[in-house]
Amino acid sequence: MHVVLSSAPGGVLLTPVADDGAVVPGAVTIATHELSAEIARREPDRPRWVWDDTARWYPQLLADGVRVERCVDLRLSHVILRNSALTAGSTLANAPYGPWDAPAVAVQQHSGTLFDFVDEPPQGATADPIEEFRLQRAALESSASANSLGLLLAAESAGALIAAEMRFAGLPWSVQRHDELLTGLLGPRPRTGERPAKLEAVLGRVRAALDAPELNPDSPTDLMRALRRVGLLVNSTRSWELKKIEHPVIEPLLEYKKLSRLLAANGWYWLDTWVDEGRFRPDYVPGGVVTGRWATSGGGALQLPKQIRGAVVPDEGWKLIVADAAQLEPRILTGLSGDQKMAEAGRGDLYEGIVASGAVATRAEAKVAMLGAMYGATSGEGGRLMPRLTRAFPRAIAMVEAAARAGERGEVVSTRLGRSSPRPGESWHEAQGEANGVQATDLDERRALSQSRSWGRFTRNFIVQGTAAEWALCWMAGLRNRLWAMADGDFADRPHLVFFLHDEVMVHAPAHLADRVAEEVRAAAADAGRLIFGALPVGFPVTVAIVDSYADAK
DNA sequence: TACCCCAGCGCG
DNA sequence: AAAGCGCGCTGGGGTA
Repeated sequence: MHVVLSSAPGGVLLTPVADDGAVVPGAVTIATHELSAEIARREPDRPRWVWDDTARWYPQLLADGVRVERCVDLRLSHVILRNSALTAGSTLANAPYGPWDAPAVAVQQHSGTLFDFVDEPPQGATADPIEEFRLQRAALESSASANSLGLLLAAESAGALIAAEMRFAGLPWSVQRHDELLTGLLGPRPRTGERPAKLEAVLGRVRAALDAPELNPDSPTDLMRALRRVGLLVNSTRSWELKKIEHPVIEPLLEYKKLSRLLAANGWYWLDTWVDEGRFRPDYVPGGVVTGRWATSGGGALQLPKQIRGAVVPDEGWKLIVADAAQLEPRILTGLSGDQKMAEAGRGDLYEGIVASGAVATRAEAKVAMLGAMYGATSGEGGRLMPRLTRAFPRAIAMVEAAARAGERGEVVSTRLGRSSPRPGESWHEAQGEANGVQATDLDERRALSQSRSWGRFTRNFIVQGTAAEWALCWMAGLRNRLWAMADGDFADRPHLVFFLHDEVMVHAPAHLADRVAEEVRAAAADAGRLIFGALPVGFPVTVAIVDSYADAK
């Protein structure tokens, strides 16, 4: 049974609907302040709550101590159905753009008011969630791959629940450990506007080596000018380019860049802004990337540098269980293509397996070659190794090559479960058109070819990255339910997810449950593989570490 | 003052 | 080791 939540005069309307979206008698209006209790009361019936946007409804429920098992996030589902090649003929996909195509609402920060958006829905006023749900079910029903797409919508919605729960729980963060790490690397916290002592010292060495006492090291133009003045003819000030040079300034300059980056991105200011009462609460954005990956806004949660991961520590008597899907994307490609030889190579360490197949000589080569295949390397080591990979694993490589060719023609490609790539924009088509015109110049043709190839690299990667994102969502959704079933009590008293990074998850759990959590993590990974690829012989091994600090994982 | 873009670098 | 996918964030430097 589905129950649709919608704003109504005097509160929130709860409307039961059937699987096809038809309204079932029994709709009631619940006063806003009684909504959480009402949902908690009905939750044992395992309804699937249907709402416009999880980020609007769920944080308040969690704050009231209510965890729900299932939902339909209409906005996220709409985006998938609007763009999927599998529902291209549906009414939904052909309707004019409307409120359901609007971007996500910002997560309410610390607004104390209860469901305060209910009285003033910003753009959702004209959007009837019941009608939208009916359109979505019709689109799904009309699709030839309703099962896959349905799984994708369920996984996407579960991801939205998880994102809200992870923000609610927060990533356990030790302000003291973070401060110690910063102090060790940079020196004690300085007054605002001043550089920490160690940063200032290394900057002094840079200025001396360049004989430029006024140098602003944070200005690329200023820095480049100073480098050229001492005869270093660089084209940029990027670290990897500077590393190739031998000069007394290089070592302190690279050191300065490393430290100033840490200070700017994850220093004391970041700590003050983002960590509160021992928890880091980033704003996760499910579906924030076209491929289906999550994004974040604020706090840079998906870029936590290794330098400061030591500040992530569990509560007293608790553990962190950090799990990483080993070589996820190559394994996804194996599943997508059904390449038996690659599946065999992936029985253990996939890259060692590729070496054992005779395709390349070393593990490092295998890794670079696989990355090249999935990203579309044309030159360098990756490009050089491609032909050998193609000979060894023709089916897998044919899969990504086909996706690349489709993209080069401006066509749409889709993931395993049916998320489709966007179409190239107007300027892309203009460039292609100009190259085909009678007056086309060499430059026109080169530009068109370059853009065509570039879009091909995007679609090539899209099917792999997007399907990997689907696998990760299924992994997490399954794990979420397994963790909930492991213990009793409130959400935060049970083992729960606290972090997610594309192919890596972190669970915060009471120490005595840590070993069992590790088992559930592995089992959920196996489930996800079967859900998406059925009986295919591709495995998804995960490395699991039970640790007292994120820095101790892998 | 507000905004935009770029260069650079962190993560997968 | 350096060229190939997807992001977010910062400070500099320009424009309105």
